Amino acid sequence: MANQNMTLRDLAKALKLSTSTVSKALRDSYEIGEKTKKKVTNYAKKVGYRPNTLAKSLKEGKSRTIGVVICSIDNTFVSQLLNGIDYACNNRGYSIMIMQSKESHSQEIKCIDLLYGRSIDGLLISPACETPDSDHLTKYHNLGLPIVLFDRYSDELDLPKVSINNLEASYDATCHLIGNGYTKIAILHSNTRLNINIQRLQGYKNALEAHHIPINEAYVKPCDFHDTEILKQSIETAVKELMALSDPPTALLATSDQISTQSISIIKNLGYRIPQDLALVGFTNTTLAASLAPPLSTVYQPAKEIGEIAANKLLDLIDGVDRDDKSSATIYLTTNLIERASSKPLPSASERITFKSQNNA
Amino acid sequence: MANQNMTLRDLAKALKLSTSTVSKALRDSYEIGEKTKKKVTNYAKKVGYRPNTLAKSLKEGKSRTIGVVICSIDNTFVSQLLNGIDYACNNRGYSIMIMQSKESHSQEIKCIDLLYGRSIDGLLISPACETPDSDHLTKYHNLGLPIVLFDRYSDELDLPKVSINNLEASYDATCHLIGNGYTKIAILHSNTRLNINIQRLQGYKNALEAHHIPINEAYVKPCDFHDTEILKQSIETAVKELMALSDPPTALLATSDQISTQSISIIKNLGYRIPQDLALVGFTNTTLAASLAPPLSTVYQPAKEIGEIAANKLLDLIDGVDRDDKSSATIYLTTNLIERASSKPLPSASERITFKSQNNA
DNA sequence: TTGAAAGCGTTACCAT
DNA sequence: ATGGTAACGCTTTCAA
Repeated sequence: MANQNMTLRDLAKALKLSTSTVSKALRDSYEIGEKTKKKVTNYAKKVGYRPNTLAKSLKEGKSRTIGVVICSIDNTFVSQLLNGIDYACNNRGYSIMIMQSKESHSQEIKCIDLLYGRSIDGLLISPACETPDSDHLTKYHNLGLPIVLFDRYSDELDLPKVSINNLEASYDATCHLIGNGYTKIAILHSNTRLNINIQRLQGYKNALEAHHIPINEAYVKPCDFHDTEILKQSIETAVKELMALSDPPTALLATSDQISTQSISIIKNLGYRIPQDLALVGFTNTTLAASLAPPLSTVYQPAKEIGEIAANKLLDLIDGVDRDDKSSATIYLTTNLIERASSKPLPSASERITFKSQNNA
Repeated sequence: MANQNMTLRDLAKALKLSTSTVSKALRDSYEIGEKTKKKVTNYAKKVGYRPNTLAKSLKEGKSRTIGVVICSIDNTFVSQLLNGIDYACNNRGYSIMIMQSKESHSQEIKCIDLLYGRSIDGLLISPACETPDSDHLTKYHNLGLPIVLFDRYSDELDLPKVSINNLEASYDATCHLIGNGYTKIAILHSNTRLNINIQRLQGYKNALEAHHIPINEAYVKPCDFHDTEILKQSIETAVKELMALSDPPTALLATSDQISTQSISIIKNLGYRIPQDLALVGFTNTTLAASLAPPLSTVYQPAKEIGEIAANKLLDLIDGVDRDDKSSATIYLTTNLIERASSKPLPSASERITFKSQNNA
């Protein structure tokens, strides 16, 4: 540890004052005279005194550090979330300690244990896909740890959440496809019990129903999120199975950043053209969406804002500015559907063909 | 702060032992009898005792936390570096505290000050582009803080560095373009004094020289890195200026992740076709490179490995396993040139046209 | 206005 | 084998 410098005691000794006087002087206490303050602060600056945050935290029972648990740092969307969290925390004098659950429930528990042991003042978490229950979060919340969930969450948990309006987002994306003439729409979703997934699935189904399109369960494909390689495999299998159906879909909704960015190359490698053979709308924030071949229609999520709002909510809870630590404090942001060539309107000719083949099935 | 639980003293009281005995028992000291150890550990587990890391750090003078300063977390390449750092640190029981310099030198200094105040055991830093000198790093190094630079570095600094062989990487990329028939090759580089940039520029020039192609300074364009918007602007201006030359380039080397991913859409928006009007090779790690239009030829850097090696080097320094804290401990990894359509061989026909127009100029 | 002393939770030295 | 005590560097009563 590097901070082996000047301590308050050293300053006091050099200035022939007591440590308490020096401490108070540096903190600009009303108890200390102006000239003493001047003398102390000047000398402190001169010798480059730096308070030991560890000692301060131990004494005050406040570390001014929050823990952040995310699935993986190595992900465009997540890094934008983190950017927002970092921004809010910096502004309010807090530091962050980031840990990755790598989508594993046991790993997630380890992360929280470790962070809690490091005396974090609060926890910001986007749970692992694998999460079977929320007992671990409840346990720490009962221990008095302020917790805010962001992006992903589970409804069983009565804690503040910051996310997007998932149902609406996938409803709109599906309607966009329908509006462009597609009726045979499949969905690639993640195999998780998290609300984020359940609601995106529901939004898709609601949109179909609203347009009197029957839901074809063969078009609903869960993808395994445990690991990038497994995910790729499972997307590939899903697409193959979809296209092998007697009545294959003509459009696809990919409901996460990872699924979206991976599926574009998988679909092309399998020899299908986007959007001619399979139109595609994804959930992704990559700035490269417009440069892809074809440019990808996306549901854009205000990632930085989600992170920022979640962090501010947590800090409000910690600082006692805000007392609502129930899910009633939940905030849902709106997404932005960006229409590009990957889901362009079906030419009326091919639209007719589509309907014909549907009748044949 | 949440860790307001059981303390050693509480355990001692309950077990009618002294705090020192309990402390030693939990740490499996040889001084303590087996049955006492059993009794203590069992009771500690039963009541869910969790040691206070803050107190431990204060006492031991070791926080088992390292600081990481990067330009921006919100960047594919950087997040891969961080993933490697995190991996290494987890394996060795260290936590990381990440701060963003946002390419600002003064911000970078603030980050290090704050981290140092938080008693980090060591610092991993990839300096801001703006960095005019390394006085701040030298200062902390002299204070006894172990420091390792990764990705970016400056040669004036006698500290261990982990990066790629920048000269070779851009030499190879340029040779690849030359091999594919391009001779009028421009370069978009970052406006920084960092070695990473100087060497990439040098590699480009060396490659041209090795092939007896004269260096055209009008083809060498620095881009302003201060901010994403400014960067976009400066890339656009650079491309416009290049293409407005009486003898415009036919190929372009983009020497950073950000320049590469941004320039592809800028070039297309300006109405130039890649590679017909302007071939492109970039430095980027995005998994989307192959899905771009056209698929982008890239210099791929082993980002996770860079982070991992840098972190391990720093931890070796901290743990005293390794004593070489000079730049002699520097490691340069090799990159991987992935050839795709954005730099595909010039058809011999157009190659002849190119040479003709060159003669006309 | 200033200072002495206790205490945050831990470890380590030195007795016993 | 076990326990008392000081110390890490800071803040905070409470006296003076």
